[in-house]
Amino acid sequence: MATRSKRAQAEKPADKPPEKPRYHHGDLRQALVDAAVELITEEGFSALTLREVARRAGVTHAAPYRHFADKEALLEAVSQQGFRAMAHEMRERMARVSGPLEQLSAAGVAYVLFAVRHPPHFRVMFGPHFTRPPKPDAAEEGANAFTLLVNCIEAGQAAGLLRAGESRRLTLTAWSLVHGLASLFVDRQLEEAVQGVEAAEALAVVQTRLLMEGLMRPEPGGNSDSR
Amino acid sequence: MATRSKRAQAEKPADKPPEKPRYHHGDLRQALVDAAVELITEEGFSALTLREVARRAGVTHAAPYRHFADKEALLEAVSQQGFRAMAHEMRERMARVSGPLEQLSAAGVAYVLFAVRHPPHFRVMFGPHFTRPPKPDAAEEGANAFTLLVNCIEAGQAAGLLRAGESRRLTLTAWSLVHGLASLFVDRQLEEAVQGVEAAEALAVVQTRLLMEGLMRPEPGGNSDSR
DNA sequence: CATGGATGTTGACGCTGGCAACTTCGTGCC
DNA sequence: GGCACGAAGTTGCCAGCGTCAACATCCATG
Repeated sequence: MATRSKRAQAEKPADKPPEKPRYHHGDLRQALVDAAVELITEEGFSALTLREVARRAGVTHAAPYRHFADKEALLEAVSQQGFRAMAHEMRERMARVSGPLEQLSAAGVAYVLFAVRHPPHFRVMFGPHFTRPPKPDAAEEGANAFTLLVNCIEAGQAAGLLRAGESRRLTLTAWSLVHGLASLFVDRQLEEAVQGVEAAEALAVVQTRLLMEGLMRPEPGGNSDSR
Repeated sequence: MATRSKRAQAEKPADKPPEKPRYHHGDLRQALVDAAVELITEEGFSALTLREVARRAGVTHAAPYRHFADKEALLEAVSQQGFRAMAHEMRERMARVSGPLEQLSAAGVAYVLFAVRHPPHFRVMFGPHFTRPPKPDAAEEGANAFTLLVNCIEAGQAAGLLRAGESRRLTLTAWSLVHGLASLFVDRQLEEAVQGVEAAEALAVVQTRLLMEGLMRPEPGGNSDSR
């Protein structure tokens, strides 16, 4: 995972005081993003300080401004990487199963699991930390995960497995369910009931299955009005 | 000799009857909470400053410390009032209908509507702004809304309208759905599709109805495992 | 090997959260 | 009625933060 080395190989023998005063950092931009995520994980959002981030990256307090216009721009980078990683994990898990319903379920579970495993990313992605509107490329990343869900739903409808009707309505149901579950995990509302990633995964599986049954082709018993 | 003068007429139309004869300011504590909510609404979280809050309340920068130990304590008050108001609105809307399913739906719609109408409260209640664990009385307020949902679900099960089984599982489904929908609204993920409180309400109604159908007793056929 | 642009540093400014010492004022007690 | 006590609000201070401007250093390119 080492990026360009050049400076990374500094010490081989193990006796000297650790670090050479390297002037140019190999990949400071990414180091700052990582340090920010780490800092949020360890100390919470209120401790997220551009100066502390710089400190952890081993540079002085103004160095980040060579890579980010301001503190918010750093968070934008965190958010964008988060959206990309989430879409990646969803696609990865979807690729392990086949059939629209299985894939929809896999996407939902991956969505929840991403939040459980990367709470800082999830919070930055959806939290109240931005004052500027999202940049267009970031918005595109964000729409990516949503599109995955829409595609699953529409495939399910085309296969006659899911209720017909406006696909966006069903998609919103599915999205709300997984987003709500993810948010509740991240916001520590379920801590007493569920602990650990495995328990969270099991819960996500159960819930998405329940969702699937709810979204499936309605039973042949005349019931409610619609709309 | 006007007893309480000098300050009362200067600032705001404090037309309330003397609730509690506060010493200097009429009720600075509540004024600070209101100013904080107002400030978050207008300028966002990053602009939430104890000093600006004090400024808006017409006092100096250290006055808030007579009522709140620190900035986080002010947010705790916002959160607690939010939980209380949300539970109140849920009960109010539930009281207008009868029957477990109707009440469950009403509770869910009220949950979403509270978030749509009071985004700052919702964000403080569930957001990443606290470093300390919630105080016990605040946690109790939080558990209140949850209990409302549980009661509806269990009543619905008792009446044979909802699937049997662990009520907590169904409750989590319902909670996730409404919490997710509320979060998506508050986090501006649905802005392009839905605008205005009425549209949000209509969407919440449709979604909770869909939820209801999903949670209702399925056709009698062998299915799921248990935990 | 000179040079220019990118990268990192130093120093400064105004603002913030929080503390301590001081002042003002209402209330309970005599 | 008057007085002392303590709560509510003020003033002043400090370290730390975000941000900018000026300066220093390094690397690639010619």
